[in-house]
Amino acid sequence: MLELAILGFLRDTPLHGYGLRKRLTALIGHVRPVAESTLYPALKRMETAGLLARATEPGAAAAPRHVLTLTEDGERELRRRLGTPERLDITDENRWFTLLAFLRHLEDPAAQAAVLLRRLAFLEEPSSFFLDGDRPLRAEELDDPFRRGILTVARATGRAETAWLRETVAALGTGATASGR
Amino acid sequence: MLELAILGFLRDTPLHGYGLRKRLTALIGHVRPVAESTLYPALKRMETAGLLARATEPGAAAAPRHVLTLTEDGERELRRRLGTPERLDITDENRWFTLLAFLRHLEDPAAQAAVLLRRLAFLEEPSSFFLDGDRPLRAEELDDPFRRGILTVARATGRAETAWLRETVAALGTGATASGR
DNA sequence: ACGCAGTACCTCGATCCCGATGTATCGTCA
DNA sequence: TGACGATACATCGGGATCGAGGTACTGCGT
Repeated sequence: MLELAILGFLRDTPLHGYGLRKRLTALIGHVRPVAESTLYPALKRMETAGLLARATEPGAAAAPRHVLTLTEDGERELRRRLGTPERLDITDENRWFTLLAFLRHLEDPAAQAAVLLRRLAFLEEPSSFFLDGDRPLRAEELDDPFRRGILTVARATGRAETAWLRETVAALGTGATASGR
Repeated sequence: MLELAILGFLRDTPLHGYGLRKRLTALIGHVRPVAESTLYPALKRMETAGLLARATEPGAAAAPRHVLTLTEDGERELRRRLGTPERLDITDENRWFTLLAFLRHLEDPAAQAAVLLRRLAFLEEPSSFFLDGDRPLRAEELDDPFRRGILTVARATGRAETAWLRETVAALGTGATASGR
């Protein structure tokens, strides 16, 4: 998730670590803060892997800034992660939102629609949250208001997102282009 | 999150590792599967910490089953985690749902309401997902349909959950008891 | 007779993540 | 003058997580 966001932000514009951190914090920080001690090693990792290039730009304010740019391999990797996401990217809300935030970089509307359809398929899978022994429990059987709340909220979320997904997939299909920018 | 769920399930009834795994998979597995190699070390950790007791029950089917029970320390720890959750338990949806799934074990309606109010306060915090330089961008300024989707879905979810929270807090307050069971 | 899926438990190594801590400069407010 | 917060980068150690693999038995289908 972190790496996807880094690739996505750098696809927009070169940034130094600190600027990246600001954007990451705005995107997912309110839900899951990103520690500096996670970001910098990640950048090093990705640089070693050839996804990022680092241009040291001395002076300015305080320490020398390392301006990071996406390499061609990095762009390819971004497209790969967006176009053929792993299951967790589809199922986990945080990861899914991160992916959505950069899906426009996929460019091909059909490929974008395919990704949205995977999420739609996941949302339409029946899911049972609680078991009584081995038997799954339905919402109406729960006398726990908090557990009922989980189901209530999950259903409302599912409905809203399903509607948005269908709408957007349709728009992508008709060529009523949703490519933006 | 894992440990909270373990404490919560064992509060309901003693279980062996495999049964625990079944329940964990039902609760959060569709979003984030729990690997066995995460569960068993976690159980060992918690047993060492004195939160769990293990009764070896030989035979039955195949390998000897280790039936796990919550100790008194374990119950105290569960109440502590439910009553004074850390920020991540409030902000991260997965963790929050896990907490909700066991909030009834807190028993005191006022304490339950206090936890719900923390989530409510978080949902009412203004949040900006995207930056243009340093300036936060509002939904209407986005020409990216996917990013607009993030905001659309997040708003719908927020509204549904806020409504449910207010309702439930009110019910807890009036003593129109929501304690269930 | 054999394989395979399910039940049930466990270990190892690689990787990732995080809190604490350190370095250094700049601008602002008191 | 001095404290503080923001900018900017980095390391270290401890801990959590995971995939791959291993052990062992039962029961079903073919």
